[in-house]
Amino acid sequence: MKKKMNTQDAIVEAAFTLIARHGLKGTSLSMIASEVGISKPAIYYYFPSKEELVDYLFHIVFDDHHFSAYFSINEYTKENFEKRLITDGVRYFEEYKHNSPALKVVHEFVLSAAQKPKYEKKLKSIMEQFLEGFEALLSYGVELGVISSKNTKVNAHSLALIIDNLGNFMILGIEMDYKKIWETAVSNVMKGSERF
Amino acid sequence: MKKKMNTQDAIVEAAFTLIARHGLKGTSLSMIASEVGISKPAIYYYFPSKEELVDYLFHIVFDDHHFSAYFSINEYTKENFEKRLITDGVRYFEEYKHNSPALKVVHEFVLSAAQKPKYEKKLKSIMEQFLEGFEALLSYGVELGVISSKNTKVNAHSLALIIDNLGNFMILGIEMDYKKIWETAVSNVMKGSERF
Amino acid sequence: MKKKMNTQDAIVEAAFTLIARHGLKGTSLSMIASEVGISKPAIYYYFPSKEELVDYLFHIVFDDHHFSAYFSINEYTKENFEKRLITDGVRYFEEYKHNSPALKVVHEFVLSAAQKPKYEKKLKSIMEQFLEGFEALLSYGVELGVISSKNTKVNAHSLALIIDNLGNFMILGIEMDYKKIWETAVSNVMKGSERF
Amino acid sequence: MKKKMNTQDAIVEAAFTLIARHGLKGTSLSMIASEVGISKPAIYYYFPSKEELVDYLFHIVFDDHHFSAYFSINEYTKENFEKRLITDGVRYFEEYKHNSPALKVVHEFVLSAAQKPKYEKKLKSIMEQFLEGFEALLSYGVELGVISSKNTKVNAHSLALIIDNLGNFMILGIEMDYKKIWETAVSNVMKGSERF
DNA sequence: GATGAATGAGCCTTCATTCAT
DNA sequence: CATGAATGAAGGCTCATTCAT
Repeated sequence: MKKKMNTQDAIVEAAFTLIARHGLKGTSLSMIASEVGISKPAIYYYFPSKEELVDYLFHIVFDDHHFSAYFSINEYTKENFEKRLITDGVRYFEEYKHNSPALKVVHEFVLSAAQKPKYEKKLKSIMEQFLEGFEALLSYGVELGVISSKNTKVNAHSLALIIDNLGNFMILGIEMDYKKIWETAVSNVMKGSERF
Repeated sequence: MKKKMNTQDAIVEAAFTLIARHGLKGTSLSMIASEVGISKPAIYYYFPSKEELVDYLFHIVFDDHHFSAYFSINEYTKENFEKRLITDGVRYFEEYKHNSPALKVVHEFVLSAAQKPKYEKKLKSIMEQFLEGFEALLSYGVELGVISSKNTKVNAHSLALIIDNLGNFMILGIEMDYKKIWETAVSNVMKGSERF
Repeated sequence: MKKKMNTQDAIVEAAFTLIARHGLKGTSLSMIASEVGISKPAIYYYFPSKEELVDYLFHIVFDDHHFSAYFSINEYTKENFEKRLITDGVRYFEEYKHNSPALKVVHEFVLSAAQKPKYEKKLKSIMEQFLEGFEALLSYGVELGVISSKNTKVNAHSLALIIDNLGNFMILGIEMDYKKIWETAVSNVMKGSERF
Repeated sequence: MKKKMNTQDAIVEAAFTLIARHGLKGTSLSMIASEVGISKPAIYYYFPSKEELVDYLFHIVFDDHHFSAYFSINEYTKENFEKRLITDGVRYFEEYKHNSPALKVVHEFVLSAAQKPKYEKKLKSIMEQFLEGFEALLSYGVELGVISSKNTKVNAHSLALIIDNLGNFMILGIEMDYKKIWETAVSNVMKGSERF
């Protein structure tokens, strides 16, 4: 699959794998180097410091991790709204099931954010953007008349909280009916949902 | 208040504060020793190794962090159920607002859990116990007739997911109407809640 | 001679010897440690960093290297002035002959001063203090009537320049009649010296 | 002026500038390469090793730094001797004022000489040649009858010591009346100088 | 002529840990 | 109870150097 990968990509991939396994601080350049099969200083040919390598990972991870990558608002219609919201959400947290290193690394960053102001700011904005994404989507649903106009913000935030944490619980391997939980959450924000 | 704290407690407290600030790996025994004002080897008098100190912290933290510490099911009645569920929940995540070291340390453990099987098991069980706590509480609500008998498990998990993540978002300093979100979540699981 | 020297002193001495031989940058903590016969981190028990060790050496060296350590103005009289000035000077640069590490280290600092502003300031003040020392001494000679009142400052500076550089040349092992040169220099500043 | 300088010269010039600023050991090939705007291995095309590059600089520096470059004995006459000696000397150490990299590099070499026998020998001979230059010049003055025949060697060495150290003090930025000092020194060796 | 890629050696520093006292 | 003194292992990083292209 990746016979002749270039060194830089190999470093990045190894870094992902190792950070997912041992954490940001628990992963040393030596470990990365030996995983890639190169010498330690070789890493410095591609990244000026460990910090910049980590920054690079940060960007890679979060450039793919934005609301519109999972929920494309322009494909939502009056007819498919609820269904679409459900399937998009499922698609989102199912990714966690496959346990990709990238997702664990996201968690590393979330945690380290509390200690590194540099990441904190960026991360906060990413999460806020997620919240705003849900808000925009629900507002659109209100426009379409499929969602009650009340409490749009609170509902959006609720959905965000649930879907985000579903991923966290999945990583820990806690068993719950993820799909049903999400369906119920979505249903709760829909106008005159089938619950009644 | 803590004039003559014994050394062991001082170590534990310093460890909490520092781990909250610098993370598990970012906190060294030197830092703890100098924070307490003792010599490094002194720590070894009380804890055979850093790992065992951390284990001790783990137990302290999670012995206080169980469902019934926040939600005392036996104080719930037909009349106060919803209100009580709301106020208990608010009390739970408001603790995060005060940014207590203990809570940040909980997060450290949650994260390191993914890397240390030893913690993973314990942590999983703690979280599952939380889930079960909500299940038991809601079941009791069903018994009391204030909660619909449908989807108890899903509803319980939804509440758990929301309240847990409200804390996470608070730590990051993301602004949302925490109380309203929780109220809505609770209201959604109540039978014939005021929303309708 | 120094069978049971304490570790700190041993480190300092080794540092002197090695810096004299290999220069400031050419001397590593490993070298010092192995010269002393201890492990590298042991040095950190006594000095928080290489830089602070070097600073310490700087102070040791220059605390002994001030004008009054060689020329005690209060012992100069009308009668012994010239003789005393000569012998004190000889005593000064004869020290260089024994090639003590400390003196070579002085030279290292003088050189590194051009690159490290921190040392530059201190060093400049030390040298200026030397210049002022000669000025004060010659002024005293004027008072005593053994030195012409003309050009005191220039004469003082000339003496300083000569005596300082005599040491430099000695270190390089260049052969010259050091004593005679100094005698002549002193004689030149004396009033009605025997030369005429 | 140096639009299309060839690479070798660019390397040499960059090396001079950087060594003047950071010292011999403090200057790495990477620094030189990036200053010149070439790749590190490119330097190896012109110089087989850092050591040989340094050797080359050594020769460049000291090929220009010899007595006759500053004092052209054949232009000295009975009439202009003193004046000429003064102006030539001033010209010599005024070069230090402009802080040319080459001069700082000279100092680097002087210092490293104490550590590298290879340079020590060469440097010693250069300095001795300076001493001999002054001796020859003063001998010529004796021939011309403008300088007393006594103590020629000592006088020559005194002049050398003073003029050399004037440069050193200048580099450190110590303020003194450089010109006057040199004038006095010259005057002291002249026969029946105006001092009397 | 010059470079991209890589390396072994070595540097300063920190860490968890030990042990005699 | 507690410390002073010390250590092996490891971490991030830089350096001079090499070599195929």
